[in-house]
Amino acid sequence: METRDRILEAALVSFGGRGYDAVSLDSIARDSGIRKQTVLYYFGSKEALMEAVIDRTVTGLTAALLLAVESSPTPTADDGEPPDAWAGVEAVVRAVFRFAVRRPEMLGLLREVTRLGRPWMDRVRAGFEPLVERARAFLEAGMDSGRIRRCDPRLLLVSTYSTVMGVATEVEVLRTVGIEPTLRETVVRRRELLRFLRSALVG
Amino acid sequence: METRDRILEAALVSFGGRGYDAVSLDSIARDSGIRKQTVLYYFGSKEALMEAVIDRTVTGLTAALLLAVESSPTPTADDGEPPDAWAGVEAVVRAVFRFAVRRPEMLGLLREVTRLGRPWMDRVRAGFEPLVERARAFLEAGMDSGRIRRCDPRLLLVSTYSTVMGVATEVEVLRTVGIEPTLRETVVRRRELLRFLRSALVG
DNA sequence: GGGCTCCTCTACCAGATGGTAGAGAACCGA
DNA sequence: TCGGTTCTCTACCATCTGGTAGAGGAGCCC
Repeated sequence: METRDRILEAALVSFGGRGYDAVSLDSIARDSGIRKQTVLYYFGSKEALMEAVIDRTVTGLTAALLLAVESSPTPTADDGEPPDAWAGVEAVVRAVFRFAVRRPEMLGLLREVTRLGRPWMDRVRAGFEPLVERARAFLEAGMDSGRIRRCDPRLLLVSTYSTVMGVATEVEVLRTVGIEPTLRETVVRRRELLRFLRSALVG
Repeated sequence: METRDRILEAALVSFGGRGYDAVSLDSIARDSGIRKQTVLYYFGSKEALMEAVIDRTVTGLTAALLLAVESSPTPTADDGEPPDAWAGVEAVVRAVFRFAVRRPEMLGLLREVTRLGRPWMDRVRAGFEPLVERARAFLEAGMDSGRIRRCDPRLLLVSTYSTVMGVATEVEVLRTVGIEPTLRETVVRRRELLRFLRSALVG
């Protein structure tokens, strides 16, 4: 089991950081301290390895984001109070930034898969489907209770996703405007992003 | 000259659409109706070809965006009136969407380069530098005149860039929330994006 | 015609890539 | 001790990659 995990970890870092095409099985094996053929013993092909990496990442991300939403100080709709939509958004953004700092490869892999498209994107879609549906319903409820500006919830979701992913992961774009991605800078970035989103959603 | 242009065009479409690593010189040559060695006659190496494609794209994009800003119905600061910051943003967003519809490869290439990072990203940075500086100053002026919410203009620029690029180009993300990228849908998308940005910036 | 440059071609190469075949070691329960 | 499973290895292969060498044709100036 241990070898298998080491391979998965090395593959995640490589695929997420440098992209599927730029990474060879040999380099993944080297990073794992084994030979290529051992990689192929556990995962029959490079594609199968990619699938396993995707599944792992999707599982990890959805679990963390759902947990963030669950444990956010949002009162449920049961007690009469409309849920504080903004608290939920903030909790998710914080969770995403935690990934950006601690496991940037996972967000990088997500980006890579949206770039590669089908058929891998289908796996991501299937895994994220409940999360997406929940987010959409969440935004819609916020609109009904007047806490979120009314608009097409699907497009609002895409806009928000793009903004968060961009600010959290687009290192080269940040550098272009003169921002180096240090930890301290990241905290500022998150705060500013939250203000940006707040006026975009609530305004 | 004509052959050279055909090569550049095919390379732009391939690099921007499928990514640098996924494209071979042979496939570019095939798309151009010539042999690989002719490609290498005009551009000494794959890297040199990529550089030429990047330069061309950066030139085209900056020219179009600057033109959009210039010809937007923004009164200059000369006549005493503070410039209408929002009109400028809207003009740029419309220009970007025009690219997303007519030359999606160019935006794809931009994305690809931000992914690949250095040393290619340096070329993009150098080409975009005046545009970026101008945009930053533009936002700052808008904040001074109270038309744009005050905050770090660099981060505001990154947030806006990410949102626009995401909504305009992330086809797979759109599909995930159930939006097929038809022309009609794109118009709706642009309108909703503009509303999103307006409340984010002005709010 | 002779030499020149410009362009496109065929032929080839060294290296890397994903993947196959199969040997050998370690461990297992019987 | 034996046979089988699990795991990692060496050796090899077909294919594709970016790139080199150099031939040959078309035009063009002298």
